[in-house]
Amino acid sequence: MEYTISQISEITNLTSHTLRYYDKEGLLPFLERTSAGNRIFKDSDLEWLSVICCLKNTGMQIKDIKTFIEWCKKGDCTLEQRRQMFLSQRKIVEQQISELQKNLNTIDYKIRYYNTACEAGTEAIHKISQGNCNPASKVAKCIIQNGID
Amino acid sequence: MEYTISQISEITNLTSHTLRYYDKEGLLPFLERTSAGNRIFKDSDLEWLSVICCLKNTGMQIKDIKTFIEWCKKGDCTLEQRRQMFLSQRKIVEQQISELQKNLNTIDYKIRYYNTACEAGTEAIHKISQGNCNPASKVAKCIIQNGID
DNA sequence: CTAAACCTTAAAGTTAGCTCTAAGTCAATA
DNA sequence: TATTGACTTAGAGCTAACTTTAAGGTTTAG
Repeated sequence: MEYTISQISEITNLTSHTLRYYDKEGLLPFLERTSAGNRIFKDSDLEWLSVICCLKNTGMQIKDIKTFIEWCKKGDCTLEQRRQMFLSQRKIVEQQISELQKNLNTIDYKIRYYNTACEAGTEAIHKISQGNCNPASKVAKCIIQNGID
Repeated sequence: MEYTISQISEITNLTSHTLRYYDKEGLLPFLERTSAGNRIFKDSDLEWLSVICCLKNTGMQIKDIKTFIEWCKKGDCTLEQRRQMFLSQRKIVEQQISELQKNLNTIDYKIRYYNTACEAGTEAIHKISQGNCNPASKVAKCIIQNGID
Protein backbone atom coordinates (compact mmCIF):
# COMPACT_ATOMS: atom_id res chain seq x y z
CA MET A 1 0.00 0.00 0.00
CA GLU A 2 1.33 3.45 -1.04
CA TYR A 3 0.30 6.90 0.14
CA THR A 4 0.80 10.54 -0.86
CA ILE A 5 2.01 13.10 1.66
CA SER A 6 -1.53 14.45 2.17
CA GLN A 7 -2.91 10.98 2.88
CA ILE A 8 -0.18 10.47 5.48
CA SER A 9 -1.00 13.91 6.85
CA GLU A 10 -4.61 12.81 7.42
CA ILE A 11 -3.62 9.49 9.00
CA THR A 12 -1.02 10.96 11.35
CA ASN A 13 -2.49 14.41 12.01
CA LEU A 14 0.89 15.89 11.12
CA THR A 15 0.72 18.60 8.41
CA SER A 16 2.41 18.02 5.04
CA HIS A 17 4.73 20.87 5.99
CA THR A 18 5.75 19.04 9.15
CA LEU A 19 6.29 15.76 7.31
CA ARG A 20 8.56 17.52 4.77
CA TYR A 21 10.37 19.19 7.67
CA TYR A 22 10.95 15.77 9.31
CA ASP A 23 12.21 14.43 6.00
CA LYS A 24 14.58 17.39 5.60
CA GLU A 25 15.87 16.83 9.14
CA GLY A 26 16.75 13.24 8.25
CA LEU A 27 13.95 11.44 10.07
CA LEU A 28 12.54 9.74 6.96
CA PRO A 29 15.53 8.59 4.89
CA PHE A 30 13.72 5.53 3.57
CA LEU A 31 11.12 7.44 1.55
CA GLU A 32 10.94 6.74 -2.19
CA ARG A 33 9.94 9.23 -4.88
CA THR A 34 7.78 9.21 -8.01
CA SER A 35 9.37 10.18 -11.34
CA ALA A 36 7.95 13.68 -10.72
CA GLY A 37 9.85 13.86 -7.44
CA ASN A 38 6.83 13.37 -5.15
CA ARG A 39 7.32 11.44 -1.92
CA ILE A 40 5.88 7.91 -1.76
CA PHE A 41 4.98 6.71 1.73
CA LYS A 42 4.57 2.98 2.37
CA ASP A 43 3.26 1.00 5.34
CA SER A 44 6.80 0.62 6.60
CA ASP A 45 7.06 4.44 6.64
CA LEU A 46 3.93 4.59 8.79
CA GLU A 47 5.73 2.29 11.20
CA TRP A 48 8.72 4.63 11.22
CA LEU A 49 6.39 7.55 11.87
CA SER A 50 4.70 5.81 14.78
CA VAL A 51 8.09 5.33 16.46
CA ILE A 52 9.21 8.87 15.59
CA CYS A 53 6.01 10.32 17.09
CA CYS A 54 6.37 8.17 20.20
CA LEU A 55 9.89 9.48 20.78
CA LYS A 56 8.92 13.07 19.93
CA ASN A 57 5.86 13.00 22.22
CA THR A 58 7.91 11.73 25.12
CA GLY A 59 10.24 14.72 24.80
CA MET A 60 13.07 13.50 22.59
CA GLN A 61 14.58 16.19 20.37
CA ILE A 62 14.52 15.83 16.61
CA LYS A 63 18.34 15.72 16.38
CA ASP A 64 18.35 12.77 18.81
CA ILE A 65 15.61 10.97 16.89
CA LYS A 66 17.80 11.50 13.82
CA THR A 67 20.69 9.81 15.63
CA PHE A 68 18.44 6.82 16.31
CA ILE A 69 17.37 6.68 12.64
CA GLU A 70 21.03 6.73 11.63
CA TRP A 71 21.76 3.82 13.95
CA CYS A 72 18.93 1.92 12.25
CA LYS A 73 20.52 2.59 8.86
CA LYS A 74 23.89 1.34 10.08
CA GLY A 75 22.48 -2.12 10.78
CA ASP A 76 23.12 -4.83 13.36
CA CYS A 77 26.27 -3.25 14.84
CA THR A 78 24.07 -0.60 16.54
CA LEU A 79 21.50 -3.00 18.03
CA GLU A 80 22.77 -2.60 21.60
CA GLN A 81 22.85 1.22 21.34
CA ARG A 82 19.26 1.23 20.14
CA ARG A 83 18.21 -1.13 22.94
CA GLN A 84 19.89 1.13 25.51
CA MET A 85 18.15 4.16 23.99
CA PHE A 86 14.72 2.62 24.49
CA LEU A 87 15.61 1.49 28.02
CA SER A 88 16.68 5.06 28.82
CA GLN A 89 13.57 6.53 27.18
CA ARG A 90 11.45 4.13 29.25
CA LYS A 91 12.90 5.59 32.45
CA ILE A 92 12.23 9.12 31.18
CA VAL A 93 8.58 8.30 30.46
CA GLU A 94 8.11 6.63 33.85
CA GLN A 95 9.49 9.80 35.44
CA GLN A 96 7.12 11.96 33.37
CA ILE A 97 4.12 9.87 34.43
CA SER A 98 5.10 10.06 38.08
CA GLU A 99 5.49 13.85 37.89
CA LEU A 100 2.11 14.18 36.22
CA GLN A 101 0.57 12.07 39.00
CA LYS A 102 2.03 14.49 41.57
CA ASN A 103 0.64 17.44 39.61
CA LEU A 104 -2.72 15.69 39.57
CA ASN A 105 -2.59 15.54 43.36
CA THR A 106 -1.89 19.28 43.52
CA ILE A 107 -4.80 19.95 41.15
CA ASP A 108 -7.12 17.69 43.17
CA TYR A 109 -6.18 19.60 46.30
CA LYS A 110 -7.08 22.84 44.50
CA ILE A 111 -10.39 21.39 43.28
CA ARG A 112 -11.34 20.46 46.84
CA TYR A 113 -10.27 23.95 47.95
CA TYR A 114 -12.47 25.64 45.33
CA ASN A 115 -15.38 23.24 45.90
CA THR A 116 -15.47 24.36 49.54
CA ALA A 117 -14.90 28.01 48.68
CA CYS A 118 -17.59 28.07 45.97
CA GLU A 119 -20.07 26.41 48.33
CA ALA A 120 -19.33 28.99 51.02
CA GLY A 121 -19.27 31.81 48.44
CA THR A 122 -15.93 33.04 49.78
CA GLU A 123 -12.31 31.99 50.05
CA ALA A 124 -12.31 33.29 53.62
CA ILE A 125 -13.76 29.94 54.69
CA HIS A 126 -10.25 28.46 54.45
CA LYS A 127 -8.58 31.21 56.43
CA ILE A 128 -11.22 30.94 59.16
CA SER A 129 -10.98 27.18 59.48
CA GLN A 130 -7.19 27.17 59.70
CA GLY A 131 -6.85 30.07 62.08
CA ASN A 132 -3.25 30.99 62.89
CA CYS A 133 -1.90 27.58 61.97
CA ASN A 134 -0.92 27.64 58.31
CA PRO A 135 1.04 24.51 57.40
CA ALA A 136 0.55 25.09 53.67
CA SER A 137 3.77 27.08 53.31
CA LYS A 138 5.83 24.20 54.69
CA VAL A 139 3.99 21.82 52.37
CA ALA A 140 4.73 24.08 49.39
CA LYS A 141 8.47 24.09 50.05
CA CYS A 142 8.45 20.32 50.45
CA ILE A 143 6.46 19.93 47.23
CA ILE A 144 8.81 22.12 45.22
CA GLN A 145 11.95 20.51 46.58
CA ASN A 146 10.69 16.99 45.94
CA GLY A 147 9.96 17.97 42.39
CA ILE A 148 6.20 17.95 41.89
CA ASP A 149 7.12 20.47 39.26
CA MET B 1 10.06 33.67 56.78
CA GLU B 2 11.56 35.83 53.99
CA TYR B 3 13.82 34.85 51.10
CA THR B 4 15.97 36.55 48.44
CA ILE B 5 15.61 35.70 44.78
CA SER B 6 18.69 33.46 44.85
CA GLN B 7 17.37 31.51 47.83
CA ILE B 8 14.10 30.96 45.98
CA SER B 9 16.11 29.97 42.93
CA GLU B 10 17.79 27.20 44.95
CA ILE B 11 14.54 25.98 46.49
CA THR B 12 12.59 25.88 43.23
CA ASN B 13 15.36 25.07 40.73
CA LEU B 14 14.17 28.00 38.65
CA THR B 15 16.95 30.50 37.78
CA SER B 16 16.80 34.07 39.10
CA HIS B 17 16.40 35.13 35.47
CA THR B 18 13.34 32.91 35.12
CA LEU B 19 11.82 34.17 38.38
CA ARG B 20 12.25 37.81 37.23
CA TYR B 21 10.76 36.84 33.87
CA TYR B 22 7.71 35.33 35.61
CA ASP B 23 7.38 38.47 37.70
CA LYS B 24 7.61 40.65 34.58
CA GLU B 25 4.92 38.50 32.91
CA GLY B 26 2.57 39.16 35.84
CA LEU B 27 2.78 35.77 37.55
CA LEU B 28 4.05 37.13 40.88
CA PRO B 29 2.10 40.34 41.57
CA PHE B 30 2.15 39.79 45.33
CA LEU B 31 5.92 40.19 45.75
CA GLU B 32 7.10 42.90 48.10
CA ARG B 33 10.34 44.89 47.75
CA THR B 34 13.09 46.11 50.07
CA SER B 35 13.81 49.84 50.20
CA ALA B 36 16.62 49.14 47.71
CA GLY B 37 14.11 47.63 45.26
CA ASN B 38 15.07 43.97 45.81
CA ARG B 39 12.31 41.37 45.66
CA ILE B 40 11.21 39.82 48.96
CA PHE B 41 9.74 36.31 48.68
CA LYS B 42 7.60 34.94 51.51
CA ASP B 43 6.20 31.49 52.24
CA SER B 44 2.97 32.52 50.58
CA ASP B 45 4.98 33.29 47.42
CA LEU B 46 6.42 29.77 47.53
CA GLU B 47 2.84 28.52 47.57
CA TRP B 48 2.05 30.66 44.51
CA LEU B 49 5.15 29.25 42.81
CA SER B 50 4.16 25.68 43.53
CA VAL B 51 0.79 26.25 41.80
CA ILE B 52 2.41 28.19 38.93
CA CYS B 53 4.91 25.36 38.36
CA CYS B 54 2.14 22.75 38.52
CA LEU B 55 0.19 24.58 35.81
CA LYS B 56 3.29 25.26 33.71
CA ASN B 57 4.50 21.65 33.93
CA THR B 58 1.13 20.34 32.82
CA GLY B 59 1.34 22.44 29.67
CA MET B 60 -0.48 25.67 30.54
CA GLN B 61 0.92 28.75 28.80
CA ILE B 62 2.26 31.63 30.84
CA LYS B 63 -0.40 34.02 29.52
CA ASP B 64 -3.11 31.64 30.77
CA ILE B 65 -1.44 31.26 34.15
CA LYS B 66 -1.43 35.06 34.27
CA THR B 67 -5.18 35.06 33.66
CA PHE B 68 -5.60 32.70 36.63
CA ILE B 69 -3.45 34.96 38.83
CA GLU B 70 -5.59 37.92 37.81
CA TRP B 71 -8.73 36.02 38.77
CA CYS B 72 -7.16 35.39 42.18
CA LYS B 73 -6.51 39.13 42.58
CA LYS B 74 -10.14 39.94 41.69
CA GLY B 75 -11.41 37.96 44.68
CA ASP B 76 -14.48 35.87 45.41
CA CYS B 77 -16.39 36.80 42.23
CA THR B 78 -13.99 34.60 40.21
CA LEU B 79 -14.15 31.51 42.45
CA GLU B 80 -16.27 29.49 40.01
CA GLN B 81 -14.01 30.38 37.05
CA ARG B 82 -10.97 29.22 39.00
CA ARG B 83 -12.75 26.00 40.02
CA GLN B 84 -13.64 25.31 36.37
CA MET B 85 -10.05 26.00 35.33
CA PHE B 86 -8.71 23.33 37.69
CA LEU B 87 -11.43 20.87 36.61
CA SER B 88 -10.42 21.45 32.98
CA GLN B 89 -6.72 21.16 33.79
CA ARG B 90 -7.43 17.89 35.57
CA LYS B 91 -8.90 16.44 32.37
CA ILE B 92 -5.86 17.64 30.41
CA VAL B 93 -3.47 15.93 32.83
CA GLU B 94 -5.47 12.69 32.79
CA GLN B 95 -5.22 12.75 28.99
CA GLN B 96 -1.47 13.38 29.16
CA ILE B 97 -0.97 10.43 31.51
CA SER B 98 -3.02 8.14 29.30
CA GLU B 99 -0.99 9.15 26.22
CA LEU B 100 2.25 8.57 28.07
CA GLN B 101 1.01 5.11 29.09
CA LYS B 102 0.38 4.31 25.42
CA ASN B 103 3.87 5.54 24.52
CA LEU B 104 5.25 3.34 27.27
CA ASN B 105 3.57 0.36 25.60
CA THR B 106 5.21 1.27 22.28
CA ILE B 107 8.59 1.57 24.01
CA ASP B 108 8.11 -1.75 25.81
CA TYR B 109 7.34 -3.38 22.48
CA LYS B 110 10.59 -1.96 21.10
CA ILE B 111 12.56 -3.13 24.15
CA ARG B 112 11.28 -6.68 23.63
CA TYR B 113 12.13 -6.37 19.94
CA TYR B 114 15.72 -5.28 20.68
CA ASN B 115 16.13 -7.82 23.48
CA THR B 116 15.42 -10.59 20.98
CA ALA B 117 17.51 -8.96 18.25
CA CYS B 118 20.51 -8.37 20.53
CA GLU B 119 20.34 -11.94 21.77
CA ALA B 120 20.30 -13.23 18.20
CA GLY B 121 22.93 -10.69 17.12
CA THR B 122 20.76 -9.60 14.19
CA GLU B 123 17.46 -7.89 13.43
CA ALA B 124 16.84 -10.51 10.76
CA ILE B 125 15.45 -12.76 13.51
CA HIS B 126 12.21 -10.76 13.38
CA LYS B 127 11.86 -10.90 9.61
CA ILE B 128 12.51 -14.65 9.64
CA SER B 129 9.99 -15.40 12.38
CA GLN B 130 7.24 -13.34 10.76
CA GLY B 131 7.74 -14.63 7.22
CA ASN B 132 5.43 -13.07 4.64
CA CYS B 133 2.83 -12.09 7.23
CA ASN B 134 3.63 -8.59 8.46
CA PRO B 135 0.79 -7.29 10.62
CA ALA B 136 2.95 -4.50 12.06
CA SER B 137 1.99 -2.03 9.33
CA LYS B 138 -1.70 -2.39 10.13
CA VAL B 139 -0.90 -2.01 13.81
CA ALA B 140 1.08 1.17 13.10
CA LYS B 141 -1.82 2.83 11.29
CA CYS B 142 -4.18 1.86 14.10
CA ILE B 143 -1.74 3.21 16.69
CA ILE B 144 -1.30 6.54 14.92
CA GLN B 145 -5.03 7.02 14.30
CA ASN B 146 -5.96 6.21 17.88
CA GLY B 147 -3.45 8.74 19.06
CA ILE B 148 -0.66 6.93 20.83
CA ASP B 149 1.24 9.95 19.72
C1' DC C 1 -6.11 23.47 -23.52
C1' DT C 2 -6.62 25.34 -19.42
C1' DA C 3 -7.65 25.55 -14.71
C1' DA C 4 -7.71 23.26 -10.35
C1' DA C 5 -5.52 20.48 -7.25
C1' DC C 6 -1.85 18.34 -6.19
C1' DC C 7 3.14 18.20 -5.45
C1' DT C 8 8.18 20.35 -5.11
C1' DT C 9 12.13 23.48 -3.12
C1' DA C 10 14.65 27.04 -0.49
C1' DA C 11 14.35 30.21 2.66
C1' DA C 12 12.21 33.54 5.63
C1' DG C 13 9.10 34.22 9.61
C1' DT C 14 6.86 32.93 14.00
C1' DT C 15 6.24 31.51 18.76
C1' DA C 16 7.12 30.36 23.55
C1' DG C 17 10.02 30.42 27.02
C1' DC C 18 13.68 31.39 28.43
C1' DT C 19 18.81 33.20 28.68
C1' DC C 20 22.12 36.51 28.48
C1' DT C 21 24.21 41.21 28.44
C1' DA C 22 25.20 45.79 29.81
C1' DA C 23 24.99 49.23 32.86
C1' DG C 24 24.06 50.43 37.20
C1' DT C 25 22.59 50.41 42.63
C1' DC C 26 23.36 49.02 47.24
C1' DA C 27 25.19 46.78 51.58
C1' DA C 28 28.80 44.57 53.86
C1' DT C 29 33.58 43.63 54.60
C1' DA C 30 39.16 44.16 54.31
C1' DT D 1 37.46 53.84 51.22
C1' DA D 2 37.46 50.47 47.95
C1' DT D 3 36.04 46.26 46.36
C1' DT D 4 33.16 42.25 46.38
C1' DG D 5 28.93 40.22 45.55
C1' DA D 6 24.06 40.25 45.26
C1' DC D 7 20.62 42.65 43.48
C1' DT D 8 18.15 45.83 39.76
C1' DT D 9 16.43 47.12 34.79
C1' DA D 10 15.70 47.18 29.75
C1' DG D 11 16.38 44.96 26.05
C1' DA D 12 18.80 41.89 22.84
C1' DG D 13 19.70 37.07 21.65
C1' DC D 14 18.78 32.19 21.47
C1' DT D 15 16.59 27.61 20.46
C1' DA D 16 13.34 24.16 18.94
C1' DA D 17 9.87 23.09 16.21
C1' DC D 18 7.33 24.36 13.35
C1' DT D 19 4.75 27.53 9.73
C1' DT D 20 4.43 30.34 5.96
C1' DT D 21 5.85 32.25 1.59
C1' DA D 22 7.24 32.45 -3.11
C1' DA D 23 8.02 30.42 -7.20
C1' DG D 24 7.38 26.78 -9.83
C1' DG D 25 6.42 21.62 -11.80
C1' DT D 26 2.89 17.80 -12.83
C1' DT D 27 -1.49 15.50 -13.34
C1' DT D 28 -6.29 15.20 -14.04
C1' DA D 29 -11.14 16.92 -15.03
C1' DG D 30 -14.05 19.70 -17.95
